[in-house]
Amino acid sequence: MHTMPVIVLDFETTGMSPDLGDRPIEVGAVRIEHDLIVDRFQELMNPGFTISWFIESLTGISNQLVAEAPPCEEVMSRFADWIGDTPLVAHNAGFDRKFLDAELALLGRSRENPMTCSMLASRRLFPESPNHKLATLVRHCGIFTDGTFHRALNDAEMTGHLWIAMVDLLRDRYDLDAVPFSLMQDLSRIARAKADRYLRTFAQQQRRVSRSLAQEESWTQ
DNA sequence: TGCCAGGCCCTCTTTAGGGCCTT
Repeated sequence: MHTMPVIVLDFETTGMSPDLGDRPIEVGAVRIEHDLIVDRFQELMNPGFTISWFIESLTGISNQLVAEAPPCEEVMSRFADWIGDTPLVAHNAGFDRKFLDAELALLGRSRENPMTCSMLASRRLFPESPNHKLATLVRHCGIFTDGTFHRALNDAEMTGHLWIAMVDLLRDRYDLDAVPFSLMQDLSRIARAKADRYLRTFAQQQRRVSRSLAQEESWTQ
């Protein structure tokens, strides 16, 4: 079985939008290969201004901590090198994508990586979950947690396990050989009501392709 | 001074509104 590597990332930030001047204060990420977390990235960074009391208490990241950290540019440059062109995942990816792209733009770089959203996928795959907040899904899926939320590496790690659980579920439910990243992207985009039919059609096509490959192989032997 | 996100997605929809998610 061959599964494309993905990087699951999470930012803690000074607020909701880089358009309002907000910047990241921590990035955490895990690299997943073959359903396993094989590498991790975590760094605090200094946004260059005072962070609010609300963010300090939400994340536990204090002004003193970020004052001792390297500036955003330095950390984001290392992070951009680390992710390379690996496909990216985040929970409510629109949020993290805005910050990633804004910081890359400040470095004169741009994102080539495809990126998709674990929250949108989870709405299709776990419609029975009470809601689709990360903490609720972690409980819903029985994912191990030490109870720490709103720290970048913890959240990335839990989102990583959620991603693995969703890929597993798709493989089991639809009897798939492999779950390509593009399938997860499609799943996040199509209407929830059409998801099941789409996945069944995909699985049929995948079986047809693997049958004809097996047939070709038997002819060439 | 006061205000400021934004994309998804459902529905009592599409000439719109409001809840969900992320910090």
